[in-house]
Amino acid sequence: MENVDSPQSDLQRRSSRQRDAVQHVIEQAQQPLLPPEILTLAQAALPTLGIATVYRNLKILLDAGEVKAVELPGESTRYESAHRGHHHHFHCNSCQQVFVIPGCPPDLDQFAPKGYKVSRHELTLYGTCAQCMRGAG
Amino acid sequence: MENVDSPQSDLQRRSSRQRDAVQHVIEQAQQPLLPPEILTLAQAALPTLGIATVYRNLKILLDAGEVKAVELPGESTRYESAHRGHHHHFHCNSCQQVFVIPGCPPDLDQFAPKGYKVSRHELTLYGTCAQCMRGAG
DNA sequence: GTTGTTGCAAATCGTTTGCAATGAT
DNA sequence: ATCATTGCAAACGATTTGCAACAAC
Repeated sequence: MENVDSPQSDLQRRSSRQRDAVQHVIEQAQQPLLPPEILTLAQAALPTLGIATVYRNLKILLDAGEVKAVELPGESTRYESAHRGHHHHFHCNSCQQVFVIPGCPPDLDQFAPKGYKVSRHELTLYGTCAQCMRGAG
Repeated sequence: MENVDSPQSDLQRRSSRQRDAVQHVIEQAQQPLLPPEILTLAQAALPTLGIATVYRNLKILLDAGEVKAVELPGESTRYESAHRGHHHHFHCNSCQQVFVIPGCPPDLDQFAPKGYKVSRHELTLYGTCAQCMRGAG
């Protein structure tokens, strides 16, 4: 059960073009990205970049609090910048795109049962985006 | 891209001990269950039951609206009864258990941007459950 | 020079599928 | 008798890992 390869907190970090490229791609993106999308985008700068390195650095950046994981039912994990302020997501059932909803409904955390301590929450809305509503999707 | 094995709507359904067992286990459970958990529990009644059959019947039951999928970040999909009324989930970071939170905060759907039509939403709270807060976890 | 990092390929995990046998209608 | 369903094993897609070469310090 030892995780030999994953980042260990007592490990010294060194800078690398690959990690910088992954982070840069995520910072630039307007929506959460899938690992293969990150790979493709980052390969523009580093053609030899491999998918394993993308995953390794995603884990490191996640660990470092630089990126956040976005999970949507039935889909693989996407990644987004952690420096965008608190927000939630809207998943369009028609075009499958994921949109950012800025802000947050109030009092979500008070909704937990008594005695439960809430440290974070996640809210996802599903439906049809404005563009698809107009018939474009 | 044809999905030969998955349930097709124009297929006649027959009853089976296996499907009944899977559904029964889910109805009895107090929390959403993982497929291997469902397998183990159902094997009490049907020792030869295989994991593939569990997945097949989960898909059928999902399709029939009998069960619902519950997705939690970083974990594989759990399944719960669809006959429990609308609710949300609390994931304990300490004991890793998933708890049901009855009810729903108001106005979540109004939170979507103008022009977006919301058909459903999902809210998950993360933190420490009451039991783990008391030091049991 | 030490040791974190990479790229590749092989391994792993959860899930799905092909197929011949079985069971419900 | 039909044809949906099963169990098994093989296949699959996403993610992780071992390892030798490489690069940052």
